[in-house]
Amino acid sequence: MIENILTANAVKAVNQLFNTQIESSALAVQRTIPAYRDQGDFSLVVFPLLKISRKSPEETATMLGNRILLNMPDAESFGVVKGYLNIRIKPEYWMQFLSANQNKSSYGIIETSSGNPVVVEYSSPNTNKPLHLGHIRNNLLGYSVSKLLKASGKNVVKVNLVNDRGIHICKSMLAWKLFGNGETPESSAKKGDKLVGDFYVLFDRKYKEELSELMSNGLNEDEAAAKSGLMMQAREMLLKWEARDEETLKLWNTMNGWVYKGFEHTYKRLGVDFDKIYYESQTYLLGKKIVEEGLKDGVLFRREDGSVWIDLTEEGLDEKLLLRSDGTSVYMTQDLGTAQLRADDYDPEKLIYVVGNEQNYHFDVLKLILKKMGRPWAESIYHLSYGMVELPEGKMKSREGTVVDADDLMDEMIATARAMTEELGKIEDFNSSEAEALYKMVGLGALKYFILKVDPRKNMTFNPRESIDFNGNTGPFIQYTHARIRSIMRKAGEEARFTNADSLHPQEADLLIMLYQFPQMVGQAATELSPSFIANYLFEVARQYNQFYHELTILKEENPEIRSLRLALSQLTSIVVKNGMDLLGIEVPEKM
RNA sequence: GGCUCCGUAGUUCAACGGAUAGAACGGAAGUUUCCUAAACUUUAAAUACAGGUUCGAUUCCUGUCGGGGCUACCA
Repeated sequence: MIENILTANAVKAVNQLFNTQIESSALAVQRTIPAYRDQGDFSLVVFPLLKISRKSPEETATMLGNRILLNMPDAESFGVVKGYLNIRIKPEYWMQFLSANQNKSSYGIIETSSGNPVVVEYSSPNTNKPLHLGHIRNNLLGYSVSKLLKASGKNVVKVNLVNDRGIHICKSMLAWKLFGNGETPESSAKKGDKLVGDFYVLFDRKYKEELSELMSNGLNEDEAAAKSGLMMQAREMLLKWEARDEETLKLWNTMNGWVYKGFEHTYKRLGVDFDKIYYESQTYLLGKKIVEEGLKDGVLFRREDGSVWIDLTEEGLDEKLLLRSDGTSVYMTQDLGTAQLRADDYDPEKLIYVVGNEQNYHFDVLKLILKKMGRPWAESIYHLSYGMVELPEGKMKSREGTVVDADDLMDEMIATARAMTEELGKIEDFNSSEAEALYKMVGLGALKYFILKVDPRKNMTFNPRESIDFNGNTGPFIQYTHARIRSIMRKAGEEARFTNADSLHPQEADLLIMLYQFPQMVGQAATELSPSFIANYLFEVARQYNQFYHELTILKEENPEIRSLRLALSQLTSIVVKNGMDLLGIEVPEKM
């Protein structure tokens, strides 16, 4: 990599000139900002070196530049502005890179997949309601991060922990029993997860009715909640479930089965998948062993009422409950157990949890407990915490019915893509299945790109209309760029066969250097666990390409050398766009 | 209240402590209707506030203001 070579040479030059020993980390080579591109391709800030050189910034930079030119064959020239040393790399270097990679379809992707795995947990749905917009961000992030890690050479295991037990699913089951008429997904023509979700909502409604009736008889809210027959029945059902009551288990299996079928459909459409699915019903008891162990070691303590706690006040956190006084486990207990299970199953290099930022505290505590319990792998736990997704109309509230259902949203995006395309009459030569595939590609591409281009940690606003624009920083714009390049290549009727050219136009050099940096971008995005790097990078590439190139400038170019350079640049751009979008889980069309 | 994250053009997003804070959409003005869903040119427009550290701060620290989240014997 040229940046590394440059850094190494700069370090060497500093050490020779000023007779010291600095580390390469003391120097940072960065891409020269556009305003000074006429001076060079990469820049070095020399301000930090002034203490060593005891000379003016300009003088220091000039001395360094001269020395680097002497030592580094690929360096062509340099310019100095204030404390900045701008170094020009020989165009031959870039052209050689282009001719070597112009047809490499796997450019930027490593996929060695060796070593201890990185386990990425994402999605983790409850089985009492369908997936919504927030889950979409979770799934897209988890999937894309997994792809990024894989593309940077990691061995990745994607896991999903389904929360399939607990009081919430009992509520759906109870409502189905009490208020339903034996509906099934088939009889009601509803997706299974929707049907179960509807009964969950129905339970909540009936429960509220019951509460207000009790309260109108003079009880306060807490008393009413304690007297609620519905809630009592739901708890009973949970106890029956834990006692393996046959009838309860049967209904539970049936209704969860409906939900899984519904989820499968949503996942498939969204384009995400998993290597392993854990079910909480099979893991929820695991944490208790760890708690016993902790009690023995004295890390945990037991209160008079029998409940078990950990004291984290020294670490600046609270006391945290790990077992209820009746001996049943809580969320944290279960997570301790599943974390141990992951560690045992995979001996992972890193354990990544893709979970919303409302659980930051939970994961701080989880990590801390495991550390205190002497689990060396606790350090490898990483909570990839993402912000909420809001809509232009405001926040989603399940109580107010403003939750955006994942399936509905995908439908809407695809329908919009269809409407826009049909209105413009762009694809008359497509048969109907090709057209359908394109609508889906564009509609979902818009959705995915819009969500992934934002730094995961930040809250964001999803605007469906803006996302599907064919201009601007959008998925369709990048897809469109890819389709255009492919079209140009088809019309050219030849493979890219660039060997050499006399010169490189500055804008072509900019694009070429950008393409050169793609593998580094993948590495950085994988390290930072942030697909947004790739998304914003791809937009820059597409924008740069579109600004300079169009069909005329390529196909009507008469100088064969320049034509072949432009074809090769187009080809490599399309490869970068395709591979980059693939890392985001977005398909790109050959034509559109 | 305590803990925590966040605050950048009208809007949606960028910016390893580095040069004149970038784009996109929208706005204004203009040229054009030939590149796949119009393009191109010009233009106005932002770091919430006050300190501090630094050669240099949107970035790090402190405080103020504003917003989100957590603060359950729910998951």
